Amino acid sequence: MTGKYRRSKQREVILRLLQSTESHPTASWIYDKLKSEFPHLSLGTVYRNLNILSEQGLIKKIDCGSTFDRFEANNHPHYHFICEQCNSVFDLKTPIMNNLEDQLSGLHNFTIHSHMIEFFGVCEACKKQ
Amino acid sequence: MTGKYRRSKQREVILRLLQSTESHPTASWIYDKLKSEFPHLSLGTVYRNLNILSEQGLIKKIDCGSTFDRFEANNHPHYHFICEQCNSVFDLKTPIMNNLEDQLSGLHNFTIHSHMIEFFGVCEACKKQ
DNA sequence: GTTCATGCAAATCGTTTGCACAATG
DNA sequence: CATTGTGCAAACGATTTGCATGAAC
Repeated sequence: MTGKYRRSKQREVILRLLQSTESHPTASWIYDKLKSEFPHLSLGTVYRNLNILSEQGLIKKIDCGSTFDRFEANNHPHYHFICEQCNSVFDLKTPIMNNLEDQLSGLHNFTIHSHMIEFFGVCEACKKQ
Repeated sequence: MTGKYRRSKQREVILRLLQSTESHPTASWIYDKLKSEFPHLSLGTVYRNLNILSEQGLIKKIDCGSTFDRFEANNHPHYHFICEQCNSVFDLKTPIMNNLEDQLSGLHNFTIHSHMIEFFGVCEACKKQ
């Protein structure tokens, strides 16, 4: 695909799975989902491929305060909302605020490459309980 | 201090150490720093106390994309800048934007409690190399 | 004197890695 | 056929935990 790597059935399926979901899966969720299709799949392979896909820029690792990583294939820049009760992660539609970075550049002597915003609270489903 | 917990020399010293630094220490950095004063200190004790202090709201656990947690005793709400080269964490002076949360409430059906912003780039010291 | 905190070591959990074999180009 | 990806199991690093002893109240 991007050269350097050979194609592998497993990597393709992992990517397709990530592209087909709005949830922000963990490695072991992916592993469980693919167990039926690849009975001999190993978690190591899932992690290896998630890292390769990340490196290729096809997916992103999102680090949401938990002990484990989550992954997404949504390439549009966006912010996240994390439900404090069910720990679900949602993509937000709020526009990206690039002006934040310019604003900061004036205040400090940093070179800023990117920024990340995460909102925390209770999601709609959890509120209804 | 807040009741429920007894006072312990170790916990007090860990808190004072965190309050006296602008760096955002890891558990093992704290452990190393206190080794001379408490030759028998154990990492388990450091972790236990960091969790208690966190629960008491005296310090905050900050999860900066690394594999390990960092801690800070800075109680003023603030955002972070993380240097991609040396991994240092800096507290920012930019004002907190509470309007972001109101703005979002209009767009989604979430109840928002808080938000976090992290900026990534290169710090002043690393630029000079 | 009862209860909580400590030190120590073992356990846990998510992730990575070494190796022999299978799949890719 | 040369090389990369796989499955498996062992290794890893950060954090947590069980237990017997020591400190706090």
